[in-house]
Amino acid sequence: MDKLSVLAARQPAAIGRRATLQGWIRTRRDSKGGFSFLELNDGSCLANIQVIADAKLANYESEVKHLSPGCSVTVRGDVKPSGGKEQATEVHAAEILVHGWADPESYPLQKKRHSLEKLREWAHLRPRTNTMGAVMRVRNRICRSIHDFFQEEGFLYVHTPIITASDCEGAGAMFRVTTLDPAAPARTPAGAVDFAQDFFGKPAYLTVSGQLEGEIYATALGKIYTFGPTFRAENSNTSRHLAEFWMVEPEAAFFDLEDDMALAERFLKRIVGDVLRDCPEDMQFFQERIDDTVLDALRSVAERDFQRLSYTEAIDILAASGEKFEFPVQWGADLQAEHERYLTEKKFNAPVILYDYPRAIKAFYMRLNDDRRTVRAMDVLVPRVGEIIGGSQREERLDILLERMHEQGLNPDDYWWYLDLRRYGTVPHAGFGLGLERMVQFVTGMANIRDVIPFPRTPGSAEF
RNA sequence: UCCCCUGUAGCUCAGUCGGUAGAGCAAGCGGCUGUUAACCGCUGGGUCGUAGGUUCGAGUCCUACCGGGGGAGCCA
Repeated sequence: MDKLSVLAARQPAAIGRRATLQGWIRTRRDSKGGFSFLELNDGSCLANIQVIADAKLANYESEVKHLSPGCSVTVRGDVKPSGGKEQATEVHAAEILVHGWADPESYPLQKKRHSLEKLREWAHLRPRTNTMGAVMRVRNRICRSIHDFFQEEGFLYVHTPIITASDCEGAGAMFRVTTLDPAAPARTPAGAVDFAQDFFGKPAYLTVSGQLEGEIYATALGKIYTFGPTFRAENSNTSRHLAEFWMVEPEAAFFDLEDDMALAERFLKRIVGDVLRDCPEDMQFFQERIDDTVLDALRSVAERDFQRLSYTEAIDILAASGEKFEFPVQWGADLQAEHERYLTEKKFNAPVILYDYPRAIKAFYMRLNDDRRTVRAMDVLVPRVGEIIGGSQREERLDILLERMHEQGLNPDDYWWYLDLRRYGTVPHAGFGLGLERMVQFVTGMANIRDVIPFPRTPGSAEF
């Protein structure tokens, strides 16, 4: 007998088939006529399949009547047209095998809405909810689009290291990786911790970005992308930050900033288009239950050109806006969240790409413009989430790169291999980083980043 | 890390001026000719986050700590 997913069994084409379905009970309703309706879910789609469990089943009184949310079952039966309005098909069970019970007195997920905050405390059970199921299916679709997009664009998937021995990536606080005994680490004669005796013979950390290593491969193989876990030890407590998250970082030789911005726009449009086409049921759920603006926001991303503005133009618009901002609008200062929000949510109500930022507020590797005041950086900002992509054209000129490193107090010796890329066959190149979870947030409308990753890691929280 | 809010039944919450704990949902039992957040009735369910303090008396007031949330900064 064929195994059918709930997704397949719900299609009218499945009518007439005798099949096996396996999954978890969501609810049981007992009918007046002496039989029961079971809602079975197996994660293949948001919806459940309705199972008709007749009283004639051998275990009807002993087991079926006691099924409750969370119980796992195998159902063998016939797919038939449903008499009810809510679904096209239903399964008339010939046999129901109970694999595991879920004591309703103690099982937390009863047939009732739970807050997302409470569900975080049950991260081992929350994938069984409609919301987390939908989030994970959309997250999966996004990940697939990421690979599809870059592969079709001719980018090579490169695995940059998770452990890095250079503390010079410059993108924020890092988690140390060590095998030294924290209670009694090896010491130098002077009393300092002796990392020469540590596993790697020097201090090591979890990566905060694969960019610098990505540049190594881009300047040999042309177009590459990385996609993997990334770690930031910042004490950030917001709905948009995680200590462990997934980042996509394309890097392309012979790309300038224009190419980079165009790539970012095509990339986001592709993801959004794929989700709208392939996840209509889940997206309808988000629209109805999570955020009733999310479908409009996605369609506008898919259909409309992104607004491109230089940093200087953005400052002018903000200064002329008449808005009362908590932080002053001033050329040379970084834009505050409230400024970005004004641009994306009020002024344009669409994604905005800002570029050519002041050199003093951006990283050393971003290419200096001829005005010598700005660098070829770009951020893609979207409504509600804010910065979703940060990127730049990289500085390929050795002398200027050295100048920028000195200006920011960095020791060129620590970057000898990065500088070699400019010493030997240097090329213009550019790239960006996309935070996967922020993209999932934007696409689903979920307000908190902790609800779009299976097991969120945040300061003080690494349960599960 | 800073500011603000919050912690009462399995879940969501109410609890007045400080006076001895309440509802809805869920659960258990019973009823109901195909139900769809099923419906109706009954029943059980509490160390009020933790530790101190004020008071004759604290869920309620004060202090500290812990957890959760929102905002800010950092960034993806």
